[in-house]
Amino acid sequence: MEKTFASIIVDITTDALNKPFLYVVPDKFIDKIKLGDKVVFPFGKNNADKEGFVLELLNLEQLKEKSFYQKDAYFKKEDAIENLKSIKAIATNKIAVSQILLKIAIFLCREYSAPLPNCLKTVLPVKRIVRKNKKQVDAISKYKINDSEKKTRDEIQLNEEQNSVIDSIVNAYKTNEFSEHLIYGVTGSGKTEVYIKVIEEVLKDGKQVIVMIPEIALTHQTVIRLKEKFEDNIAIIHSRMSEGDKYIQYKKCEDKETAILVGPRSAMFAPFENLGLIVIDEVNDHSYKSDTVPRYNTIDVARFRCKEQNATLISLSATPNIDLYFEANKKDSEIKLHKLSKRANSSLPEVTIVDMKREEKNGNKSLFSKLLIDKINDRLEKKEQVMLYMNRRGYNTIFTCKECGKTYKCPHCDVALVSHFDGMLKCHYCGYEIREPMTCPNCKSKEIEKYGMGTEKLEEMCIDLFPNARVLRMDKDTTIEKDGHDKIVEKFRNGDADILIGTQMIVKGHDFPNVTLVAIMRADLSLYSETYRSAEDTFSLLTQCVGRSGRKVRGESIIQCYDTDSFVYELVREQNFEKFYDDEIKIRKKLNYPPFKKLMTVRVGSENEGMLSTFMKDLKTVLDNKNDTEAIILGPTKTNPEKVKDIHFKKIIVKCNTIEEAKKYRTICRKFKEYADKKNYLKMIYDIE
DNA sequence: AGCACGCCGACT
DNA sequence: GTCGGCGTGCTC
Repeated sequence: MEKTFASIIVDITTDALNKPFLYVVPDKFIDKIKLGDKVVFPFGKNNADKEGFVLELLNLEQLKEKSFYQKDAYFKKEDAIENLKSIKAIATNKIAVSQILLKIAIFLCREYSAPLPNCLKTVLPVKRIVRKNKKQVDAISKYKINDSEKKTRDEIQLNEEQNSVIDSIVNAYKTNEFSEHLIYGVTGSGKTEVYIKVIEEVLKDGKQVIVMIPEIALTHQTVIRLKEKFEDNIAIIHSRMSEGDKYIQYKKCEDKETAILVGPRSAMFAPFENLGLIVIDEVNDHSYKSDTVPRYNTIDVARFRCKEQNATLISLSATPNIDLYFEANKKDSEIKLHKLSKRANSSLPEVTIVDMKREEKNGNKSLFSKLLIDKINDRLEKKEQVMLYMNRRGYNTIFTCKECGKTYKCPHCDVALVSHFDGMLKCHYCGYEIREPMTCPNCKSKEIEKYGMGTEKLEEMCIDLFPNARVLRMDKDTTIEKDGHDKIVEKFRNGDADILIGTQMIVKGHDFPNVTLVAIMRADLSLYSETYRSAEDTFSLLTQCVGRSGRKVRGESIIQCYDTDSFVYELVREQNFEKFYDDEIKIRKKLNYPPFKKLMTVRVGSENEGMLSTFMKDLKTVLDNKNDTEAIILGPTKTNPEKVKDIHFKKIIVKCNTIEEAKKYRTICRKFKEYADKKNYLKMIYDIE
């Protein structure tokens, strides 16, 4: 038998090992071994067993042609090939990386400058093979279909607009070549119906479909809708499932028992050999950006995968990402833009902007405006439901001593502690907890002023103001227990509560038909951190909030804010994304932000502030010295917050003209990271936007 | 990541 | 003299 060699990537994340090693495949494995298999082999001077992935399988001739081996100094030794070690075993209890996933892993590695072992691991949503035990139930079975809702939905006729979008996409799909579509449509314009129709076409061809949904909502909604239509032909994977449950779902895909996989980010890596379509719902959602290495963007990976498999890509949103919309609007853009401007089942909700400054002047210092109180009472009378959105958790959010003026902060993080109903002060960054003190920890004064409010206080006020209403609260604190999220959603959907209070969680993707009033309690509390994206994110979140109201009958929304001048609120009121985009893109251009410039950000953390400063200055000098570009280097500056879990952070931002330029700067950072990793007091994160 | 090799200080 | 600190380099 001809001798076979395997290049293997060792499953250890370190730059020094981030290259293939060559091993001999013993004869007994030659028929069994596949690309992407996990294997065990002796490694290092003492031949300790290590695991790794098979990247290539080669015979001697192919081996000699490979320039990689010619370049590697190791093979300059005459007898190197004779002295190769052999693979010991194929790890049969581990999932192998399929051909297409291997390609994606390599793409991730190149595109995001990440170590290959990390990329190979992210491409495997399920790590190990689990034997199915009898007790295990299919995760999909817990999604119960409500027949009356299904019936009303079946009766809905698609409008002309929807039909023409469907036709256009289906025609593109039928060419069997890659095509990309962005569907932009106001909330409630029936985007889901559109992609369901396209899925039907793809299934007729015997091809497979991935439906991506945002992480947080685990979109009950989406699964139900798809299940109504496609019954048992769908699988679902999400991060809170056990490894065994995930494996059942994964296996269903692999064995072609189901043709649709629904899930967040990781669903991108479904084991579909004959993929026809990827759908990315709510494409502007933050959870589509990975926050661990490799820091990939789901849409970029989806685009790559669809091109590889000649599939169609559809992304949808009521408020598309500015950069994606910009791309789609370019002349001869590869991305086809489709618009849905009519709300399918009802008209747009009426939005009122309430000036809280005036409210205060008129003597109302409460969180509830007069108008809001009236409207809530009205809904309670009519037995309709209300949602109140507040972007902070907890009770009081700020403690300040009147004597010494100090604010009570977390000792480990640069943030204020938040009081909770249970009498504890909590840090929302590191989880630090302490009993609420009676006196100022700094000067022992008893004059402590508490202000700022979160969802818990809102809940309390709500119970006071509307004693007959049944109030539910949904935030991180009430959803810690398993399925806590689903339980609250279910309770509210069933009409077991009149008012739902909550953070972002209540906004994302839920469809509560009986909600006719949505209020944003304090719209101008900064919703996200101070980045160039905050206007985009605010617009998107408020639009989603407002869109929650009146899914069946005409609904109403109230935006309470202090700064009524901000142009964002008016545009949210009109649901005028296009106008928002026109304004925002001008600002981006003027201030040199994406999509006009690419940002490469480096964040470095260290327990030692002095070391951090020195390191950042050195890094800055090195970046500055690369003076063959026109890139603008900003920093180092403090991050916000400046300290988390006792680690201080600083950042440098490089504004580049092109992605290629940004990548060059990233390479410099990666080299610096090697040094930072050795000194283990430094933590370094770099990323391109 | 581990582990060996190797070159300097403190010690029975 | 030698035991052991960890800085440096290698692993097919």
